[in-house]
Amino acid sequence: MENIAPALLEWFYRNQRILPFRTDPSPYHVWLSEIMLQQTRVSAALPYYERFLAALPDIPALAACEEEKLHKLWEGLGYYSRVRNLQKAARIVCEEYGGELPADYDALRALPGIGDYTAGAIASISFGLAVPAVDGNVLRVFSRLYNDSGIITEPGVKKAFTARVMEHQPPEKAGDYNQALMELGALVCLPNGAPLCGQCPLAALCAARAAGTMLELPRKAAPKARRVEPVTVVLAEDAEGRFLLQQRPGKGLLAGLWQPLLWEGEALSAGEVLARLEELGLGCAGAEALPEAKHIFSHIEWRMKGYAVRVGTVYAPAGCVWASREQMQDEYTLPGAFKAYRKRMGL
DNA sequence: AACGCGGGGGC
DNA sequence: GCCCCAGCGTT
Repeated sequence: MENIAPALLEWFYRNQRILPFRTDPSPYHVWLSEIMLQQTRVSAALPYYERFLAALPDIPALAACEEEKLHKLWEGLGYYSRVRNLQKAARIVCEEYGGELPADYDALRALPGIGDYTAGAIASISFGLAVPAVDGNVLRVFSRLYNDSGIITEPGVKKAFTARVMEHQPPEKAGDYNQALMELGALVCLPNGAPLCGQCPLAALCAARAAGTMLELPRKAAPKARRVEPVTVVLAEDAEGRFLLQQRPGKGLLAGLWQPLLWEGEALSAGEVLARLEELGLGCAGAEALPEAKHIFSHIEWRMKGYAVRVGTVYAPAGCVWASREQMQDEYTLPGAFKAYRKRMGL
């Protein structure tokens, strides 16, 4: 196939979005943006990006940040292990590389949270190295460009696509080329059967366009069914208007974040809730039923029954704290799953 | 190779 | 309300 880079780059220079991490593509900026943009749309990540950099302007500041503050900066973005790995890597960078990211693909790839894609993005965009950066956008573009029905989630297929990506990469413009492919996927070669082929600089070269198969590509493995889990949420308020929060375990779903009293896997009645509270030393007269709520994770669907109870002035049970509204705003990170109950807690 | 890990936008 | 968007670490 004819080399796509000339037409692609010309289109990119005319049509690329103005984004903060492009305006100042320092290694730290590109790194942070790439981690935030994993599984997250640009429009959703942008406000987080600005706030994060304002709080932690460089890698040493990130390395030194307290964990609770770090979670708070990520609150609502999801996949919280991303930010914990970001800090782990920042600490390694401070200890081993003097606080600056190494200009080396393999060294980047070895850092926590940096895989093939992110290592390639930093290496090519910030350091100008001629390496690939193949994300979902690029796989979609190439599946159509070559009319290739390989399952893009399979490692072998991804490897073969990466080889094709590199056949077209101009070594002296590696970063622009990689970004241009992703930008084309984000703006023109759209998923959901909605590609804007009329605006595509590669339309004349596109094999799927010629064959009329654009809407069937890319092909992916069938998604696994999501399991439904009943959950009981209890908003326990004390005499001072504080709410009882418990910290989640350090591993697994929403690790280390804070939540109202929660029973996962159980849909408890009001009477059962009162009995559970009694066992925790939180005696109260009655439980007010709140509207049911649903939260969908990629792999689990929570069906939440909510209750509100008032208890007197008592000590918080082990692993729990009484949190004021201000503390819930500034200190404790509550995951988005409890959005439906935030208002009831004064948030 | 399969699974765990959040949340938001389009329709 | 339902469908779709997907890198990285662990096992």
